[in-house]
Amino acid sequence: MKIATWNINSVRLRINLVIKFLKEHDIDVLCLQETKTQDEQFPVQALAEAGWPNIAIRGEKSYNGVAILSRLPLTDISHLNWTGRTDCRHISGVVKGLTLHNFYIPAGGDEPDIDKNPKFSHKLNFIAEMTKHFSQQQPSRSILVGDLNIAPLAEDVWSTRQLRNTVSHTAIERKNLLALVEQGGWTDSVRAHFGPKEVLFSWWSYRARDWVASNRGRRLDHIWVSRDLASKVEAVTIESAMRGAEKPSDHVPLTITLQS
DNA sequence: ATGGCAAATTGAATTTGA
Repeated sequence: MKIATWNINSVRLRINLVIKFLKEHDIDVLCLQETKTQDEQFPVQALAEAGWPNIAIRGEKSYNGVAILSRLPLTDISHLNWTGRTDCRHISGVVKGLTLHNFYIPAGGDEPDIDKNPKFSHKLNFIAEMTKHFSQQQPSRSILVGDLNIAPLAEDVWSTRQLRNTVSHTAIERKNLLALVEQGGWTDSVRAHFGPKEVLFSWWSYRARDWVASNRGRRLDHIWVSRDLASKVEAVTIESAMRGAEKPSDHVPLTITLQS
């Protein structure tokens, strides 16, 4: 089974790119973030006609929004409201006995100071709740994917020194995300696959004149598996070429192939 | 510490992203 995650930055704008990706990469399940679309406007018909009729969506106008698209039966669709908000940052479901958690963790604003910046405290509170949740319910037969908006390791950014005070790579975020992996019972399957030394990015800013030449990326998107699944991972890919598509998202898809 | 952009919404300017 091949599962992918992608922050699409508007699913309505990029539905044709999504369908092309699903077909060309033979994807069974795609988890999307930042769909930015109310449920009644989600392009379910185009996806069903393309061969992905099993869809779980949780969207709102303009911001956030997550979805799971599957060509296999998708059951047990559910969600949790993290930090007491209903802002469409999580959806879960079950495919072939595997529980999928799809997250869009808050970006956290500009200033990495919880006293001055409520968006940053929201982000840290969100991670703290996730850590508590998965510590109390250790996952099994589970996969957690999404735009987690943190690049935890030095090898996950173009310059760990220049980004040390930039939200997504501050010491507290890095430490807390690694604690969530550890205490939550997860394995970072992308890092495990490529090894500790390889520099890996999943996001490149729209602001660069030439994203390839400047290559100032960060690994903000993740695929984690519960530890019982770690030995079942057959392949992992980062589809960097998608950043070069016409009208691209600023994030690229990641995929994992699990023995089934 | 920032930013050369992009998207959605509302209707040229604002908010948000990271």
